[in-house]
Amino acid sequence: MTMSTSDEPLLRGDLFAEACPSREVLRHVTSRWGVLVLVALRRGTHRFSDLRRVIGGVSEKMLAQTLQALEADAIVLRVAHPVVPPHVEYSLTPLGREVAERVQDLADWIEGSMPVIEQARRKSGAQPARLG
Amino acid sequence: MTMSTSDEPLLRGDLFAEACPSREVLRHVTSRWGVLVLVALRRGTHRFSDLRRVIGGVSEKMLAQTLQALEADAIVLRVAHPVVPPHVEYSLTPLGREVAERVQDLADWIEGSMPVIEQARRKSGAQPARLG
DNA sequence: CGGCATCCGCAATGATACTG
DNA sequence: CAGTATCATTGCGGATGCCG
Repeated sequence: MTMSTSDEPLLRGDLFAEACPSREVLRHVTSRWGVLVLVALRRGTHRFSDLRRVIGGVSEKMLAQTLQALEADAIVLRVAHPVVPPHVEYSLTPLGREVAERVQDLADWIEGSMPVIEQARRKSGAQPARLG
Repeated sequence: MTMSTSDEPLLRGDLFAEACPSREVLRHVTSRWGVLVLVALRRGTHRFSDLRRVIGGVSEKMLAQTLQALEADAIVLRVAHPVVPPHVEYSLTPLGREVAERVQDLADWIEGSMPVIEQARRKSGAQPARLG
């Protein structure tokens, strides 16, 4: 314990900076629907409606917003076929595949640790706790 | 592309389930302050006020909430010394060290990829995009 | 010092309706 | 089908004040 003895601003990178661009991207990929979109797209290309069905519970608006954010981050690739009715396909970019892997890694680890976590909760009588 | 041909509920685990407990934990560790707490605590034990100073910009309330959530998840260990004035120390549990590592891995990857991401944005003329 | 209770503004999210 | 626009609601997150 007892970290550095100076009063430096602390921590590599500037993850701690309020308006840090990487924080933005982190928020996008770990957002409520961002995680699910990434995991879903790891399985391959999906159309808009496919994603809605697969994810379940996401509103049109939020899915569109999430996809746009990830597209702007060069994580999701959007390909619109100029036909009628519209046909749009979403997939992961090479960059996207890398993040998605890490996000799923985290998600998988948590899922795998849930038994331990829930056991710890029972032992301490702790509630699932607030915080969103 | 063209994923599975059946209409299975989709995806290993049930990350996609609405009331999935692992989603809860995922939200905790990737929350605005959760990420920062984990990264900070990787450096060692901190007192409440230390964390506030190190993280910067976090309110008392949110830091307390975040710590409680992570404590309930058995990710953060809280040790209160019965002295006056109060002296409370926060650290990562073994479980916590594992998640923290993965979270930081993700954060580091994003930071490292920011040049590519920002370049992609300029090429496509995309804005940093909304979504929080 | 390390909290908890309360109040409140605003952004995020959701439901619905409409368009190309 | 794939969105956009609008409105209603929720709940995060900050500020303040009090307590052990």
